Amino acid sequence: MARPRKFDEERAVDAALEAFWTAGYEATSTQDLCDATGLGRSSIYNTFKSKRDLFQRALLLYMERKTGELIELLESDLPVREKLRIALVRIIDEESAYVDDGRGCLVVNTAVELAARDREVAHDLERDYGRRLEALAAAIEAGQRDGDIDRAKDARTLAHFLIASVGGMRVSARAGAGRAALEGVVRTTLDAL
Amino acid sequence: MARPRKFDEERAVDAALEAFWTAGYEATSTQDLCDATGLGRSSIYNTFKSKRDLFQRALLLYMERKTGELIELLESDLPVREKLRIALVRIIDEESAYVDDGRGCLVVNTAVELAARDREVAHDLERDYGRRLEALAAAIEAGQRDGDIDRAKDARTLAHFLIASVGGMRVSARAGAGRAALEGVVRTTLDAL
DNA sequence: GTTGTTTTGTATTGATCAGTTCAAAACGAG
DNA sequence: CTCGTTTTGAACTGATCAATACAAAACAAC
Repeated sequence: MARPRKFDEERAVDAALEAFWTAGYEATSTQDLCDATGLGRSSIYNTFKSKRDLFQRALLLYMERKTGELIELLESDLPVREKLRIALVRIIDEESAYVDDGRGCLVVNTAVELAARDREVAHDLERDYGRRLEALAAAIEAGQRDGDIDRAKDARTLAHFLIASVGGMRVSARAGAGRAALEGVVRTTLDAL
Repeated sequence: MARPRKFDEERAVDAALEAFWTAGYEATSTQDLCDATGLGRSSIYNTFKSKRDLFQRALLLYMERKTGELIELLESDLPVREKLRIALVRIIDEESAYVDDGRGCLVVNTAVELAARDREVAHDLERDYGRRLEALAAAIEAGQRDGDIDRAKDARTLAHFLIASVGGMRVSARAGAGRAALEGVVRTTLDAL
């Protein structure tokens, strides 16, 4: 019928994700996207409507992966507190690498950089927040049934608390908190459950 | 000797602060800064070396004010838990207004947007983090002496935890958490002390 | 009022931005 | 091999970016 596309669309989104993740939305130019994906401008604009649309695709891919990893961990058969400890320590490891690769977490970056001026992106972030909330609340409720977590506490409230704890550790890591400080935050957070 | 300056330097920094606070560093153009301050480009570049330098001045002014407010609260003679509750509820009020004015917290915004690519700014953020840490730790230690806070817990660790809690609430507010959810986070955070 | 210095407004710099145009190249179908 | 369609590369659009150049204006000192 016609000339076939020479590249894989998801691989392009993945490469764009790397670029946006490293530099943020505004600071990533369309030229950067061409370099990162190896595509020409025409191919990018022919496949994705705009830089914003490509970003949105990249963000959705990122959230699908990261939240998927979290859900996988939470659905494993470890003791609840162990699951949560692992999830929190992962944050420390990721943010410690931040000093080197400067990437941090795309969801946090986007919440701060874009959520206020892009309603669609804000809505995507809310959906992801909801997914993480449900997964955490379910794990906590299971922990309450097992007697590992105080049944008097509201599971969803604790889930909100854990999400905030993660976001807070990520911000603190970039504002001056070292590894030891973050490990203390993890211990205090787990003690609060 | 020479032509006197027609504007007040700190008022200009204050106006620039409003602009940076609202739109972020990258998204604020030098024209925006002219509009916000009421100054011409020459005056701005004659007074401040560059957009980046003006931003740094604005950030320092912001941190001086906000951290000053926090220290003032923490040095008041309210019971410790009441001080901390007030500090945390303030965050909810500020971030609830975020939906309207889109400003959030300049320190969090800057930690996420700039800290990775500007060492000097990162250093300024670390200094401010340290000031808040010391003020919180001192208040917690006083609370421990009063018997309001468990003496077995390390005051500095709790201070790191509180700073993370604040940052986390700010990120959560922009990623989908509503007022009720944030109030739950505040309760859980205070219960952890 | 003249002089010396600084501020200020305007015009402009070259770079870079996101996005478009368009023709040539590439390929499947017939 | 030809036709029809799509992809692709390169040149280009107008807008905007941070920053500078420069001369006129403003004011204090004398």
